[in-house]
Formats: sequence, C-alpha cells, structure tokens
Amino acid sequence: MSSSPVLAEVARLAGVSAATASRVLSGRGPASADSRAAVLRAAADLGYVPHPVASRLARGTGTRLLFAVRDRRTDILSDPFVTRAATAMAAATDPDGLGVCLRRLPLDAAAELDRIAADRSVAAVVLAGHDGDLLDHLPTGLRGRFAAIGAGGLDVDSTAGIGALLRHLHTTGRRRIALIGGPPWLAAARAPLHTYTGLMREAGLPIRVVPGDFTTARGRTAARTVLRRWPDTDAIATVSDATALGVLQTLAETGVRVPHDVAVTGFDDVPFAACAVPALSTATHPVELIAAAAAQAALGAAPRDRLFPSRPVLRATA
Amino acid sequence: MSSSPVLAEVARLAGVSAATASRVLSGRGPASADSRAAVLRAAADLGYVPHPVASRLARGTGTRLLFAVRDRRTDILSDPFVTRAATAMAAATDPDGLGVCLRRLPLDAAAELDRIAADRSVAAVVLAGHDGDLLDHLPTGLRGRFAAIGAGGLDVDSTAGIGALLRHLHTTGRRRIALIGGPPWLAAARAPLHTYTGLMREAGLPIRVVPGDFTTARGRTAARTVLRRWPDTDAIATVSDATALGVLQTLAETGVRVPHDVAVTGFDDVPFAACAVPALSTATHPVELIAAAAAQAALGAAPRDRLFPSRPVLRATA
DNA sequence: CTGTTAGCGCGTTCAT
DNA sequence: ATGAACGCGCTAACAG
Repeated sequence: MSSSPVLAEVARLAGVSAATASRVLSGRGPASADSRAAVLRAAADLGYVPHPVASRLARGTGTRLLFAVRDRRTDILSDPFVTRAATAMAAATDPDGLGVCLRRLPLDAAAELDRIAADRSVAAVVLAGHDGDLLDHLPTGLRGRFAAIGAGGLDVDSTAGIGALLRHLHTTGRRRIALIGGPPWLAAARAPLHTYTGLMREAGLPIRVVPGDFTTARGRTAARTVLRRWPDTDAIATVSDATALGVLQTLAETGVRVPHDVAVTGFDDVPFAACAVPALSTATHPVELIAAAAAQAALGAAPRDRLFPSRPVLRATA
Repeated sequence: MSSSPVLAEVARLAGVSAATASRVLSGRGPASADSRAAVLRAAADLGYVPHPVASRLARGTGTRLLFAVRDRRTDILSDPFVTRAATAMAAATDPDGLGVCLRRLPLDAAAELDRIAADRSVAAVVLAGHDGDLLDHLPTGLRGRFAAIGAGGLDVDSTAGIGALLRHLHTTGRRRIALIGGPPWLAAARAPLHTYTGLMREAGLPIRVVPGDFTTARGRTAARTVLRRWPDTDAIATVSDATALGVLQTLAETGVRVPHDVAVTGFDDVPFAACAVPALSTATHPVELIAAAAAQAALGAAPRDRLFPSRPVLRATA
C-alpha cells in the first residue's frame, strides 16, 4: 500500500505547481477558478490530507495548545473545572491537527510565561487563574496567540449566575446570607464578591464573607467559621460546587438542617451536584463550550462570545 | 533580543558540524568524547532547546498523542475517568514537546483506527474502551506506538479491588449480593464479572447480575431492576462510582436504608464519593498514574507496570 | 495569477 | 568519528 499522498503529487495530478496547490488548499493566496477546481479535485481523488507538522514547521507556528493554570494548589490539575476544560480543548483542537498540553503555573508566573512564549512548539496559550496584573504584562511574544479564561477574557457571567441565586435566597426569605468566595489572588473571584456585596447592601442585609479556594476541604472549614462567627446565618452561598459540598458535610455533622435551617448554593453544576443529599442548588454554565471557545480564540479565531450564560439550577438545598 | 538558538549555531560554537551536534544531542550515533563535551557545553551556553516540530518532522514521527475512547455514549468524553485520564496525559506529555488530542470512537472502530494510523501528526495512540477483537486486529501501522488502557493493556487490578469489596460484604454478613456490571461490549468489564461469579459460587451465594454502563442514570434504573427481581437483596456492588451514586438515589427514594437494609459499593473513588450521603464505600486506584504510564508506553517507553493496585476504601455505605 | 527558488530546523545516509 | 549533502512536507518571497 502506498503511503499518504503529498502536496507534490496533488500538484502534478492537477497540472499546477506545488505553490499553487498549497495556496488553494490552505486558502491563503490567490488562485484562478480553474486551478482551484483542478487542485481540489486532485486532492479529493488522492484522498490528500496535509501534513500538519510540516505545515506548521514551515509556517513557524507550533503544534500544540498550552493550557496554563495558575494556582497556589499543586493539585489544581485534578480540579474538575480544569479536567473538563482541558478535555474539551483536546477534543476541540483535534480536527486542526493540534494537541493540548497542560501545565500548572505558580502565582508568580511571569518567568514561566516568558519561557512559554519562547517555546516554538507552542502554537497558542490559554490561561486560567490569572490576576489583572498578569494580563497587563503578557510577554509580547504571546500577542495574537493567547486567550484567558475568567475575568478580562472569556468568562462565565458569574454576576448573573450568582446574582440569580442570591436573589432566589432573598425571595425565599433568607436574610442573613454568608458568602464563601474565591481566593483573593484570583481576578475571576472579584465579580461574585462584588455582586454579593452590592446585592446585600441594596437589600440592607449584613455582609458576611469568608474566602475559599474551590476545594471541599476548605468548604468544610469555612462553614465552621461562618457558624462560629455568625450563628444566626440562614444561607450560605459559595462560588464552587466542591466548596458547597464541604459546607453540606459540615452542616450535616453539626446537625444543621438543609435547607430548613440554612440554605446552600453552589456554582458550576458539577456532574455529581445532583447526587448530593440534599441535591445541590447551583448555577450551571457551559464549561466545555467556554474551553473550546478559548482554544479557538487563542488560535486566532475571532471569539463569537466573551460572556457565557450562567443559569440557576434549583434543586433541594435552596 | 535574538531568537532561539538553532542547532547550526551550537555546532559552530562547538567547532563541529551540525550532523555531529545532532548526533550528540539526540544521543543516537557515534561521537568522540571531545566533540561530545564541546557540543554539550555549547548547547548549555546558548541555552539551546531543540525544536520539537522540526525534529519530529525530520524523524517522521508525529507531534501528538491521541487518546481514543471507544464507547456507545456520545457524551463519553465528559466521563470523569476520561477527563481525569486525558488531563493526566496532557500534563505528562508536556515535557516531551507533545500534545494530547481526544477522540471518541464508535463501537465499530476499525475504519477510524485505520484513518488514525495514517495520520502523520499522530505520534502514538492510547485506546480505552476496547474489546478483545479490536486489539487483535490493530492496524499494523500502529505497532510500537500504541497502548491500551483496560483488559489486555495497562489495567486496574479490578479483580483485587472488586474482590476485596465483595469479601468485605460477605464478611459483614451480606448473603444476597447483586452486581451491576459494565457493558457487555467492553473487555475490561469481564474481569469484575468473573471475580463476582467466582466468589459467589465459592461461597454458595446466588448470582444476581444486571448490566450497567458507568452512568448515574443507569445506576438508578438498574437498582430498580434489582429490587424488583430480587427483593431480598442485601447488598449491591457496582463497577463504577457514578452507578453506585445512582443506586443510592433509588434506594433513598424507595425508603431502603443504606447500609442497614442494603449495602452499596462503588468503584473508582471519584472525588465526590466521599461527599455522598452516606459516604460511598468504593475502591481507589491511581487513574492519573495509569494514564501517564499508558502515554509513556504508547510513546515507546517500556512500561514498568501493567497492573495497578485497587485498594478498598470503606466509608459508610458498606 | 503562476511557477521557481529558498527556506523552516533537524535527522540521516554516505563517503571519507 | 566526522562532515557534506540531501530529505522530511509544506509555505513564503520573488519574479514573471
């Protein structure tokens, strides 16, 4: 069996030069209707598929999309959001002949970002977990081949999602609502916090905030903190399902009834949120879509949307 | 600032030809101690890093690792096992300049596998969800750059894991143990089934098997089936945490007390298993390790282990 | 609009 | 053991 046909064979069959065939097939550069048709036919006849590696070497672009996740936790790469997003990117870039690689970045990621910018195998970078400063000081080498997930980049409309949940809590009679937020170094954590304080002020309700880090363990301890500092709390909102599940554990252990005594809301709608007991009320958003869009944006496609909807899902905890 | 140094510059600085420099740096081919030292020094001085894309084009090997998941479900790519494994591979192959791409394969995957074998951008393939037949009829083009996860490849020692859980059920007095197994078309589903029937026979206990598919939804319906067909069942073992969580839901709705009336065991130890109510007893195994090992094996490294431990984690449901 | 000529950066014969 | 030359497959710059 003959090996895969190469561009030169297509060109010969079409009766044109390799350059013309390349121009037609890659869609960049002029070509007459005649040669276009001839090349396309020849390519189809031969079952030609361009060699992504050769193409990208010639073009000087890399062959992989780097998903960089900045976080303090060293186990962040097993976070459900990260695994879902990385997987979605790997599926989304497959048709382009690209692959995805994954790397954790420490909080001071500047040096590592420089190294990434110099890595010629990296076609583009998607960054999650940034703070504002990092986005302002991106290596110039990353211009045009970079996208961020979170505040300032492609983001979940957390204002809408968290806002809807908080309003629901208020509507159903909750008046002492605590928030377990995100880590302070994370840009994407500011919007939910802002939404919360805004709504509480507007409603004349007390502000009760404890920082979190998207883990279940922290959810457990944060819930303890809330109960200790504000024993009359009647609702705990969080910015992460994992955190909310930790909260549920603590409340169960403490004998606090959910939602009777305290209502709880999560954020993300992880696959198992519906399996929690009581089933977790949360907000759902298209993580896979966002990840795929971020990948496309980093690779140069004009992003269709920058803000993705977050819709409340009311189950049993609120 | 000058762009990344290339091989030719290293060679010039070392006073040798590019060919020699290549031989030294890639480690294949002869080289005198003198030139070796000179080349290594020059490379270090210049901070030389080989261009993975150029290297792989010249060598004819691809630039990405394809993780192919064969399954009937079209949403299999959001299965927790898949997302965890894909993510682990993307992190593991990062240092090699490779990326990971992900693709679902239908049950009759032969044609697609041929296409994959012909894709010159694919360095190697990791396959999950195979049946025995598929492994026997692999495209020859995949020889030496292929690894399978599951029976016949790198696998979880499910015999040990499931066996330990079943023995625990027996030890704690359960005598009418049902199993919700895996789908029939999956090679990796046979071992647990075999373990189950063997142990039940040995103990003189009845065989009660319902097929599953690793989803929570199926866990719910399968549990109903079990309760209807064998109302005196006092334990339900599963081969997937997602399924076990579905079982827990059905039992809760039906008013069956866990573990008092019916014990339940899962398999995989997903992050959420500990948060279930009651907390799920299951078996844990190093998914990330397995995935990374499979990636290395596919890329040609001799795998250190083929069977990975599965250790029971007894929480509240059994 | 098209073909020719040079690369992209590295691996690998083949002489020497 | 070493270097010159060529090849991997495609794209970009340049004439025409």
